[in-house]
Amino acid sequence: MKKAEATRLRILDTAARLFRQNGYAAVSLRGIAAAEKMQGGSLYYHFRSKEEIITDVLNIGIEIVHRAVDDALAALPPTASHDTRIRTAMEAHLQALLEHSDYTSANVRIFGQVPKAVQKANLKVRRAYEECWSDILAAAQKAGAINKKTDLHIVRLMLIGTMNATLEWFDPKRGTADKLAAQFADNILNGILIKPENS
Amino acid sequence: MKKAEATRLRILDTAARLFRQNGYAAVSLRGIAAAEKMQGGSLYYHFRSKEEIITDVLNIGIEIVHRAVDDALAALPPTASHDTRIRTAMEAHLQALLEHSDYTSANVRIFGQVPKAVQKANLKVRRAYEECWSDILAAAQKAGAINKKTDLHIVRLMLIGTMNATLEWFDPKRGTADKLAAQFADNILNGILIKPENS
DNA sequence: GTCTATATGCCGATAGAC
DNA sequence: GTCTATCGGCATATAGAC
Repeated sequence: MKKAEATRLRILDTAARLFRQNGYAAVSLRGIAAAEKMQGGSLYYHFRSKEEIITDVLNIGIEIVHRAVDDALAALPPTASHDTRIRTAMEAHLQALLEHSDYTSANVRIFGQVPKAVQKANLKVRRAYEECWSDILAAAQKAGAINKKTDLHIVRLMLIGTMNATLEWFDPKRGTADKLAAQFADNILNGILIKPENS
Repeated sequence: MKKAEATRLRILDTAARLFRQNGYAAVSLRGIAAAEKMQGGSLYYHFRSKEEIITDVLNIGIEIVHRAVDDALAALPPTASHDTRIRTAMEAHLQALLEHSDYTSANVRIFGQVPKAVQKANLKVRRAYEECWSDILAAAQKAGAINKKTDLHIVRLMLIGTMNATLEWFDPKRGTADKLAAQFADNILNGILIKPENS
């Protein structure tokens, strides 16, 4: 790998971390450069603008979580139940979001803060990831594991929304992403209320 | 009401709307003032600083949704089931968030972007609202509607998190907050998967 | 109460030396 | 590749006229 390419990646790593921690507008190019012991102007050798940096960070963030979910599903035996498949996907998503990727967490936290044009540039990879979840849920419904009348569009938005919201309160000192994923899956797959018996 | 007090409230209304739409750092005092057809400097007659404005907006945002939930629960007959109580609270929360209050939605969107001292100033009202939900869930568990082994702390975080996440995609042209609340309640209270029969 | 004018500072971006 | 120096712009906040 050439030096310029390695430097570019280090800048993106730092940018992802800072954007995640402080939001989009609050992070300056001078701040990113200082964290890399460079001067602000030097960044322009690697990037055209702040928007180019955040566009890369947002796209990488989705690609990382998408690949994590794909890989986790591919590692399952073909005989795995739909319950297991959904649980596995939730575990992979929460691991990426909470333990592995500043890029993914930066995406979740600041997508709503970036300029419209930057949001638009992120839509393609976002839609591909959403489709990954739609496929998981559609297969489960087709196999009879989910009620035919359930609106899968809403379920997908609920699942991803509830997982992403953990970013606001998750504390690694109080538990792992895996444990959290299992609790979330128990609650949302089986329901919170005790069902009246069909006696 | 005196003129100064009315003006102060109008400024807060405008600030809540702009913060909700654009995030904290991206909204300038000049921008808030311009929307009220004033000059930037004039705001300092009503507020000491930008931080004082956002502190008020955040606190009012929680107070509005808290009161909405309290009022909705108080309007129920004492005989209402725990299922109904939880559904009613979810409906009130989503109505406030999605249809009524720029203050509440501003709080959800930008709490993570404001200075630490401002976050701290919002914790008291936030904790009071969280306790409202903890009470609803604890009563349901005590009455046997929720499994004794279920971790209510996680359930509360899931419920509020999944509702607040709707802010990122809810489109009033495609449905009402009430309809959404009913779908969310169906999914999370009863579960998504079809249970194997205890045959 | 709201205005104008301004102090002070950080922002994104560019130009050109090395 | 990274530096220094700088441009023009906008930010929060203040001072004082009206």
